[in-house]
Amino acid sequence: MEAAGESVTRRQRGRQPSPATAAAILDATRELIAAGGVEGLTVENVAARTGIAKTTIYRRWRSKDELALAVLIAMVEEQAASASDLGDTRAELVAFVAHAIKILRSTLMGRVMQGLVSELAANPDLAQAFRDRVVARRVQELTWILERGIQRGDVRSDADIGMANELLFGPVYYRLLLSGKPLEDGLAERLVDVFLAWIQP
Amino acid sequence: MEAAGESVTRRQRGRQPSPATAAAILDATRELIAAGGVEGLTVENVAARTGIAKTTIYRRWRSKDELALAVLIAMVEEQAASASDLGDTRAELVAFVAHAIKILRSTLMGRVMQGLVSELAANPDLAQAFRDRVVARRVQELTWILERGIQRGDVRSDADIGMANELLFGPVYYRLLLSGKPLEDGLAERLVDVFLAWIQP
Amino acid sequence: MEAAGESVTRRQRGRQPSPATAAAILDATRELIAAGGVEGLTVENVAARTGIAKTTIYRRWRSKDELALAVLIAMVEEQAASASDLGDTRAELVAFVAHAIKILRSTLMGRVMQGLVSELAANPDLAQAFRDRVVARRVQELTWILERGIQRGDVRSDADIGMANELLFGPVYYRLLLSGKPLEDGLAERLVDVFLAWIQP
Amino acid sequence: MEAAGESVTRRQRGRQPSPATAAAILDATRELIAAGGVEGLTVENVAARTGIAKTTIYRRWRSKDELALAVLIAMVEEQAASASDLGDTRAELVAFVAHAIKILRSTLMGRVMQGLVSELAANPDLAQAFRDRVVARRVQELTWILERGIQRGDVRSDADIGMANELLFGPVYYRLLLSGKPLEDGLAERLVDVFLAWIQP
DNA sequence: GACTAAGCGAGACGGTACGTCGCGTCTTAAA
DNA sequence: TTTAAGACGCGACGTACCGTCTCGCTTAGTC
Repeated sequence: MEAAGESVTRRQRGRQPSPATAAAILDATRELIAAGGVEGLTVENVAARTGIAKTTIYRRWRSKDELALAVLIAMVEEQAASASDLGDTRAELVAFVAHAIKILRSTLMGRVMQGLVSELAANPDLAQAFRDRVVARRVQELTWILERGIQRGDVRSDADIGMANELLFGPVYYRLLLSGKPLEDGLAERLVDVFLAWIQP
Repeated sequence: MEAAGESVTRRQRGRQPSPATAAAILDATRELIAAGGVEGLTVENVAARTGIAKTTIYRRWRSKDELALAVLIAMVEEQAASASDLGDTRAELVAFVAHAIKILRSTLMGRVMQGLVSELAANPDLAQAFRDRVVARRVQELTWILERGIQRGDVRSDADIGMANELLFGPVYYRLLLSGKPLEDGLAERLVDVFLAWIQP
Repeated sequence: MEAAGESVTRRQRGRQPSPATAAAILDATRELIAAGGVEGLTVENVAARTGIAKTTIYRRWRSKDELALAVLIAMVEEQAASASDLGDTRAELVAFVAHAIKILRSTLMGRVMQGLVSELAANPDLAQAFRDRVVARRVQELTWILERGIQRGDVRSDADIGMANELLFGPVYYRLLLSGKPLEDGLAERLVDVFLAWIQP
Repeated sequence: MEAAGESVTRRQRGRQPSPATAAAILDATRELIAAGGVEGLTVENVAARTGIAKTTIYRRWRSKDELALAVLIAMVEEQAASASDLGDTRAELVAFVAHAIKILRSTLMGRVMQGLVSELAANPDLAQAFRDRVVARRVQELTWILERGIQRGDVRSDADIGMANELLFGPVYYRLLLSGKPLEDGLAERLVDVFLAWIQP
């Protein structure tokens, strides 16, 4: 009776950690990072704003930075969209880039990225996680798109796939982080055109 | 022509601020930012390391952030290199990009940029100064190069000069700030090649 | 009788303020005031000397002055001695004054008084507390002694009780604070003799 | 030849120190001490309020405390009144005490005394100066009055002159510094009466 | 009348302490 | 056993005054 399907784990005693708590913490963190970067994020504020005790926060994340990282990962995880085969390489690339731009522009993702980027350089763990979960994933998607393109004959077979990510997203982040120019609608198409001009057969 | 009265400014009384003091502060600041980003920079440490009183630092810069801004401006000012006419657009572009890359890689400039970029988003004043003094200046240089290229016939006359900066430097900063890929030697040439493929006649 | 509900106060949660901490702070404060007056008292030093964090001190007392006040109150509270009925008014008065003198001379009380007296004039809260807890208490004691004396016939029934305090203690504090003359042994007796010469029947 | 009249001091060269400057500094100091004790006195404020440079102040007084002392001395010097022979010891004593009370009550003298008294205990130089210039002078005046009284037969020849000062002024300062009771009009007479009850033949 | 002195204003400078904010750890009582 | 509450040690913040140190200007006596 008792255990039966409880998989292996033996029954927990005492009060159970609430999932709602974690969510509330991450939400507040996201908002605070968006409002003032990692510097504007304070555990004290997260606690005050959510009514959750500081202790509880530290029980789940070792430090402020780990908390910030968790937020970044969570946001990327949410957004993750796989590029489907549209039969046209240009259309696929534009859709891919445009989707990323839209996320950066219309959600807190942009603000969070701005707030965390300096942390990336200072914190190797966070940097590693970012590369594995965000950069590598994006490179993978692009690889698939371009391989399909090569098979279709849309793309030169000796195209330097490795630079695709930098050429398509470098300018996007340059605007977001440095020049401050707006991420306007046509940007994705223009970037894809430049890139295709280079790798077309 | 010059505003004559401007130079008449009435004589200063009192002890003059020592230029050596300012320089020492900026040096120490630069090193601390490079070592640990803006978060790793503390006025207390700058004071300790230079032997200059904290009050003296605050007398010149209102806050830690203003101090960081000053460092960024100073570094850019130092580096400012004008692209000379080499008779060949490709060569000029490569030289221009390669120079920037070299600075980022071989001086503290790269570390400082990493450390300050989050601050740019949080601090409009700093952002404005950065755009005026760094971005705009670079755009201007590129414009001159490309205009020479058009006159020579190296560059299509309807080339979108506005994107040059983003296409050439976006990937560079993407590596520096996000992907962590090294700024290797051939990078400048490859970027210029992509760009030229797009704007060649 | 007692406000029943008063004691029901809902149980405290969280770590309780340590009484040892408060005691250590007050001790160090007392010593520092004795050594150099309120000017010689620095929260920084109290922290260093006790190993208690500055923040902890400020959590309990809003400012250096409040801390000093707490010390004064604590010292008076400790010393509070009630004059018992000795059957002889002169003996009671001498005992009362001599006790006060001894405290001023042999404990830090004298130094603390010297250090705080200027603060009394500048800080109405402190002044009020001092009058309520020190002056008023002493006046009360004297009143009891003199009333017993009147009943015994030692003291004229129309004696001006109100001046007793000033006549007996004024000279004591004049020495302590202004003339610097030592608070020698026979002083209490001489003062009581002058006073009695005035109020004896 | 040379020295001869060392006191004739050889002629001063250069710009002469302005007496108005010193006066302005002392005035501002007096006001600031009255307003907030020695703690409320800042050289910075004296400079700001008078328009006189900090340097100039420090050229005349070595430190804040010396400045405060100077103010006290100056006030006492101004007030110094010699008790004239009125033919009646009681009248002379009352006049003497009442004059002191009036000064304390109606000028800044009272506030300055309150502000400086803690400094007396912490600063031996200031204490010495205070005793020599204020206490001793007052004791001297009282001695003269009482000697005249003895000659007239108003005062017992074995009167303890040494305590006169403490008995007459102790209560006054007790009110000013500790109890805060007002220095009312009849006080001088009552104190003198108590004192005379003790030393009358 | 030119040549020295100070005196004086302004204000940079090295210090010390202030009182505050946030970190991450800890203890306690309630759920 | 988790949680809310909150005391605690710590490190840095930015501010207020201290007393010292240049500066350049002003004012007087002396040569």
